[in-house]
Amino acid sequence: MLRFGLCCIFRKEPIKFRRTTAKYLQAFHRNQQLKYLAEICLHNAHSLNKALRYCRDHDIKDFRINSQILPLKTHPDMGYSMEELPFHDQIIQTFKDCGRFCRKHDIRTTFHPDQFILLSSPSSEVIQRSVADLIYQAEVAGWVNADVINIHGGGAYGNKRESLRRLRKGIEQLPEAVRSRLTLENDDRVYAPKDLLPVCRDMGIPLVYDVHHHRCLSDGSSVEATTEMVVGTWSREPLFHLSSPRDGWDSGKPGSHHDYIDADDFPGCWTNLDITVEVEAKAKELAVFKLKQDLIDRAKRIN
DNA sequence: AGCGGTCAAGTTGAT
DNA sequence: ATCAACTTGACCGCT
Repeated sequence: MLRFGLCCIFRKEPIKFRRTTAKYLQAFHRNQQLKYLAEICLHNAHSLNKALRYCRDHDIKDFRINSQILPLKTHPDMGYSMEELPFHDQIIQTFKDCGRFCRKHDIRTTFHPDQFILLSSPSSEVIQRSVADLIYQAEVAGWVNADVINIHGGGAYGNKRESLRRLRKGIEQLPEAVRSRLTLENDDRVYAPKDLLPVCRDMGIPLVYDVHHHRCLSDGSSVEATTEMVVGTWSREPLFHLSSPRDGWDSGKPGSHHDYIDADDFPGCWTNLDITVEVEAKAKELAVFKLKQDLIDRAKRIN
């Protein structure tokens, strides 16, 4: 069975996650900063709860959690530990409620730290900050029962092989809470599936296959062959990403995401797999509904 | 109420 | 050498 996933936010449904900036917080005293941050964290925990209920009610069985759900958690100036936050017990309990809810209703949750989280950087400071952020996300992942923390390979820094070697070293130093959830994803600029598969195989790290990225940055392998190789890196349900280009394949930047998914972009070889497909489309939950319906319609036409 | 400027982080590649 | 793009909304603050 295919499990479709929604990424982080909603287009129509009024469920919002709050954020703040370090610049805004600068003006406050530390205890005021912590109070403001705690309010946002609790709000976001409640929003996650609502988001998961929405998913259950609408048969969406996977939800990607925004990595800023605890905003500025590891920021050099504004960062904080949970113990520092007022009513942190309540915040953590609310996240744990989310975890119980997901277990009960078989909803998968994932994290996707953003582009600044890099384990292949030549800068040890960058790696250190990245590891700290991964540890924070693993902490939340533990509460909510998320089984994936998915990152990209990062930059090439002029030498891909050397960078991949640093990536391996970076992975080796991760604590178990991160490593047991860590996945690598092929990107659309530097690292194609073929670059990452050896790392994944050697280190027991699953590969998240983004077929749109693969179409942007080919490595000579077909979608079918790559799908098969990628499935082999998973000892649990594989996770794939899908999106459609906003301005078609021939525009200057095919990497931009469309509001919806063109059902023709859904690989036929995925149809009968037991996989999670996270839908990366700007119309969010509406795009998930439309894709499911379009695939049903397509199947009817073929039969 | 509406709107414009702004936002932690790193790297690449266009100019 | 510089700076936008990546992706992208949500927030503050001003009108």
